[in-house]
Formats: sequence, structure tokens, C-alpha cells
Amino acid sequence: MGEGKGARLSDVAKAAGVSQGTVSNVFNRPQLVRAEVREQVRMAAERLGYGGPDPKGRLLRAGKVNAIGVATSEPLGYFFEDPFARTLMQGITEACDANGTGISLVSAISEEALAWNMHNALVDGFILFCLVGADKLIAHSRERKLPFVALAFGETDDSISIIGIDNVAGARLAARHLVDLGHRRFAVLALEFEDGRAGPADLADVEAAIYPAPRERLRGYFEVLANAGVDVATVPIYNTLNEPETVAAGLEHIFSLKEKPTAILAQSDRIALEAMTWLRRRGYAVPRDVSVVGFDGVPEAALSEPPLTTISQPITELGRRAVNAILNPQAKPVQEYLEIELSVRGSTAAPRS
Amino acid sequence: MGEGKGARLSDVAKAAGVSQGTVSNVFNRPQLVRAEVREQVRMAAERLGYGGPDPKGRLLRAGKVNAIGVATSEPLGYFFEDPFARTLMQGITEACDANGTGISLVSAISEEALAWNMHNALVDGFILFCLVGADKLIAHSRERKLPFVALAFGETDDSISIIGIDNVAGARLAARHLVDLGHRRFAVLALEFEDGRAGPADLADVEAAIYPAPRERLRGYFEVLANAGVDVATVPIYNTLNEPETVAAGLEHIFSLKEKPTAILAQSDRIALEAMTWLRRRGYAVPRDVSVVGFDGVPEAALSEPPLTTISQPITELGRRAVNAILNPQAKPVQEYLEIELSVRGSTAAPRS
DNA sequence: AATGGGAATTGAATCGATTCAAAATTGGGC
DNA sequence: GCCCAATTTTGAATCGATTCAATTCCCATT
Repeated sequence: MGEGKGARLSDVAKAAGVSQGTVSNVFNRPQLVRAEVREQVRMAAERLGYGGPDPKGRLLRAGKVNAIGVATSEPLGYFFEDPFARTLMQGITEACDANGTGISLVSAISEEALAWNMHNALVDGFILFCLVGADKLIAHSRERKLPFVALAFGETDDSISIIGIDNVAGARLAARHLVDLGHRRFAVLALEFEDGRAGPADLADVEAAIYPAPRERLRGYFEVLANAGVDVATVPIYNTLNEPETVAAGLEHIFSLKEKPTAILAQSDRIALEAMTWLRRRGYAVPRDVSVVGFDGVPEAALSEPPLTTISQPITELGRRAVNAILNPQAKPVQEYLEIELSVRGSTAAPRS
Repeated sequence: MGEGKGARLSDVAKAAGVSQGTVSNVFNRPQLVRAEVREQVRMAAERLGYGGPDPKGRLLRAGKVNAIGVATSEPLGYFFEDPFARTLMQGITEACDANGTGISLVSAISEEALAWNMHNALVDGFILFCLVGADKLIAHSRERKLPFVALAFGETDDSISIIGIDNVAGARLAARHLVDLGHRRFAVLALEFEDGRAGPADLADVEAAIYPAPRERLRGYFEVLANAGVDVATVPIYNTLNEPETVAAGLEHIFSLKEKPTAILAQSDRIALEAMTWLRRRGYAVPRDVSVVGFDGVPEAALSEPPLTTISQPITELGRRAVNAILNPQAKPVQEYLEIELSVRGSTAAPRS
């Protein structure tokens, strides 16, 4: 038996004594083929150890991959670790399951890796996690000339499709809640302003921030604080990398200052949750000594002790819509901003007088 | 400008007045092309809006997809929700990042969906999550004639590559720990024995279990219990679906029996964690009233209150090895069984006398 | 026996690139 | 100027399927 490597469709055709087209039909639209011939072809396939048409071949001719790429400029592990990313993926996977679409994870440990991965990903479109590194992600997607949609992109830009929330409005809600409770001394634990930079920041840094989500959220906070008569120039801001170590470092920094805050504005639930852990360990009671408000509304936030007050995004809905945007691409880019809301839970209270 | 849909490599070649081969080289091995020509080609590409070779075309000729498929017979969301799956994915993603390989998630909401997805996935090999539905996953992988490796497969089978642990040994460790503490009244919260079935089970069901992991673990438990003089026929077993509702139903069932257990053997950490929540809500103190021991050793198990005593698998290492097995396929299938260990934490103690 | 029409099958073009042996060009040394 | 070797470029084959217009087959009618 001439076993080269694996049998091809054309080998089966030859063996069964029919044309390639017929074999293709046997596997893809069997009802078009007479039962007798069908059986013949099936047996020939069996005999040759042919397991059905190779998707590589089909792809080229038929065009659709039936998979959508989810891209981030973080390492792949991000999708399984970060609570916000995971919740977003829940929405995305739900919609993909419903549409019979697969998911390809595209990520980057380096800049070239990202470029290469995005240029070579076998997908029908991209969903971009734009919290960090949005510009690169968008540039590569453009080059691929595939439909794409930006998630968690902080900026407005009507040349691309965006599905997200109004960061400024969300941040206002958070700050207003604390102001209404009577707080006047604040600290901000922010997301990255630019690639990999952690540490204290000031107002000038905010305006120069490359990543828009942290910048916009800060604007919302400070708008409300300023209106409430707080001197925002004295509010400490610390850039974290959205993980335990830099959050701890930030709190270390903030609580070593003369004026200790009574309320912490955290730019993500992950930061907020981590902050609560740190505070408890240091003997600060939440919310008695310090109030904490998060941002995102991940499921974990409702289960912490105390449960976290936060700005809830309709995270899974964002994911669902992103998938739809890719699967039914519109002629013009679309921007959808979904409703956020303040979820008041146990981590905030009036400051001790 | 003849703008059909998108320019092809051959269009660029024509426009630049060079051969296809040269254009291909410009994009893939630029050092082979004279700088002058390179520039010409680049400009022609620019002019035509050509963003580089389409991976669909490359794929067919070059053969490698540069992505590995991770398959389960659960819905896609499973990868982002289940703590064991997530931890496993951490190991997998780590190894993939290191090798510049992408990940395609392949899943199933129905049996045909799984078949279709696996037959059409554009991947170089499969990593199979075999906790449930292993037979189907393996059958489809065989048909694709791609390298594949079974993870968390409970059985031994030297016709396929397996990376896993010794379930019986792990279960023995768990049971022995409880016996040594003095427990004599047990209950088992088991994983699914077969597709979608939850509810009480008896010894006959165990032997008939389709899914091997729960069966093997039960064997390990009962071997030790029997040796300690426990009448295993009276130990209640309840099949859960590894999620909150069926775990609660199981405990409801178990604690409505005459003889209440002083120790619970949970076949996964997720079950164990959920069980602890239920017990606390019902006023049973862990470990004072009831001891709980899990299985898996997911990171969350170390953070619960109290921290969970469990059988720790080297989960991320399993993932890493699986990736290596796919990327460097051996002629013969390999079986690797990694070391597990008992992690004694706060959820177990001697029973109240 | 001739006819018509629906069902089944064929054959060749096509998808978009890579590859590599062979041909063409370049440049250095004498 | 000429020759040879090294460097560039070309051209055609190839990867493995799908597609669809054209053809053949089959059978029921007249």
C-alpha cells in the first residue's frame, strides 16, 4: 500500500473510482450522493486510513476559519488569571458556543511575538482586550484587514468598532458615593499608565498617560472630588500593575504619608480585593478605618469579606456583543457604550468622625 | 485601481514587476532580497493595500498551524470557570508562550458540535481534558491523525499518550489521613460517573462508572476505609456535577441520613470548597464538626477559610508536559504519572469524641 | 422507441501562498 | 576584457480541498 504520509481526498477518489467532487460531497453533503456510491467511497476512505477532508485544504477554498481570535498584549495566562478577563471570556465563550465558533487565544510575551501572532492567527476576526497596549493591537488588526472590535478601550474613536463603557461616568459614580458618605481624604490605586510602569504618579503623569482607561477613570474621580472641595493635587496616586505586589507597594507608600486616607479608589476590582487583604493584614478595618471602592464588578467582588462596593460593568454582555460584532460585521464601525452602575456593598461606610 | 477584495501576493508581484517568489522572500526572508528590490516590493504592497501574506495560503503549503488545540466535552466557559481547568491552563499557556505557540479552544455543547469542532480545528495537535467524555475526545483525535495527549484521564492505556497522576494512590492518601485522625463515619462527594448524571450512588454504580477518574478515586478511598474496618457498603456516595447546586443537593441528602458523617471525601477541590460553604451556612463547623478533604490542589484551596486539606497534583507541571508532548511528538505513545502529595491544612481534624 | 426532466457525477478551475532547481545577474581578480 | 563564483531572481510545481457549469444517467411518460 502506497502510504506516503496520509491519504488525500484525491487518493480516495482514485481508489473508489470516482471524481474528487463526489468524494467531497460524500463528506460534506452526503444526501447528494447515491447511497451505493457513498458506501463505496466510505470504504475506500476506510481502507486508506483517510479520516475526512483536511481543514487546511478546505480553508483556502472556502475562506472561513470558524474561529475568532481574542487578543491581548499580555501573556496568555492573563485570560485565565485576571478576574475581569475571565468574566469577559465567559460572555465571549457563551456567544461562541451559541454560534458554533471556536476561539483562538492570541497573546504576546514580546512586541515581535504579538506582531507575528496577530499576522499569522487563523481567525475570522479579532476581539481586542485593550486595557493595555491598545494601539499595537489596533494597528495589527488593521493590517490583517479582518473585522475587529476593541473591548475595554478607554477612548472614543469612531474609526474603529468599540464596545465598552463610559469610564468617566463610572469613576464619577464611585467618587460621588464616597463623597456622599462624608469622606474627604482619598488615595487612588490606579492601573498602568504605560507599559510596565509602576509607582507614584502625579497629575501631570495622568494627562500624559498612554493607556486611556486609567486616565479617564482618574478624570472622573477628580472631577467629583474637586467639586466637593478636595484639593486633588494632594491626593496620592499610585500606578499598580494590577497584581498583588505593586498593590502592596502602593499601599505601603500611601500609608506611610503624613495624611492617611479614609477612602481608597481602586481602578479595578482585582486591585481593590488585593487592597482589602493588605489592609486587613495591617490591622486596618474595612470599612471602619478605610473604605474601598473597586471598578468592574467581577463575580468575586460580591463574595469577598466584606463584599466589595464597586462600579459594575455588564461584563458578560460586553463579551457577547463583541462576538456578535465580529460575526455580523457592519459596513461602518459601531460604538456601543453599555450602562454601568454603582453596586453598594460592605466595603464602604462613613469615615470615623 | 482594480480593487477586487484584497490584493494577493501575485498582484503585488505583478505590480512590482518581480516574481511571486521574490515577494514571498521579501516578507519571509528579506535578507535574501536586494535592498533596492525589497523597497520596490514594499512600496507596491503599500500601494495595493497588501498587509503581508495571508496565513491561509501559507498554511496549506507550509503545513504547520502553530497552534495547539485544547479540547473538552464541556462548553467553552469551562476553561475560564473551573479552578482545576484554569490552573491547568496556566501551565499550558506558560509552555505555549515559551514556544511561541497559540492556543485554540475546542469544546462542545453537543455531540455533533464536538465532532465537527475537532474535525475542523486548525491545530497541530490536541490536549484533551479527559475528566469527562474521554472516549469521544480520544476517538476524534485518532481520526484527525494528529498528535494528542490525554490529561486527567483516569485509566491506563498504553495505546495513547497520557499525562496524569495515580488517582488510586491519591485517594488512598486522603482516606488514610482521615482514618489516622480517628474518623470512622464518612461520606463521599463524587464527580460524575457518566454524562450528566447526578444523585446518590452505590457500590455497583461505582464499578459501572464510565468516567474513570471518579471510579479510581473511589477505589482508593474504599480500599483504605475497608482496611480500617469501615463497612464501605454503608458509606453514602453522591454524584455531583462539580458545581454548587448538585454539591448542595448531595450534602442535603447526606446530612438527612440517620448516621451523619464526621468526614467528607470530596473528589475535587471545587466540590470541597463548595461543601465547606454549605456546611458553614448550615452551622456545621469545619473541621470541628466535619472534616473535609479535597482533591487537586488548586490555588484557591490554600486561600479558603479554613484552608483546605487536599491531595495536591502538580497541576501546572501537567500542563507544561502536555504541551511538550504535542510539540515534540514521540514515535511511541508515552505515559507519565507525576507525583501527588497530601497537603494538610485547616479543614481536617480529629472528630469530636 | 423516443422524449423529457430530475438526480447524480464529472472535470477543471480556483483559493493564496511556499519552495527549490535553474537561470540570470553581479562583482572580483588577473 | 574575460572567467568563475557568489548572490539574486525566476518560473513552475505543489499543498488539499471546494465549487459549479456541463455532462451523463436513470426512469417514468407518451
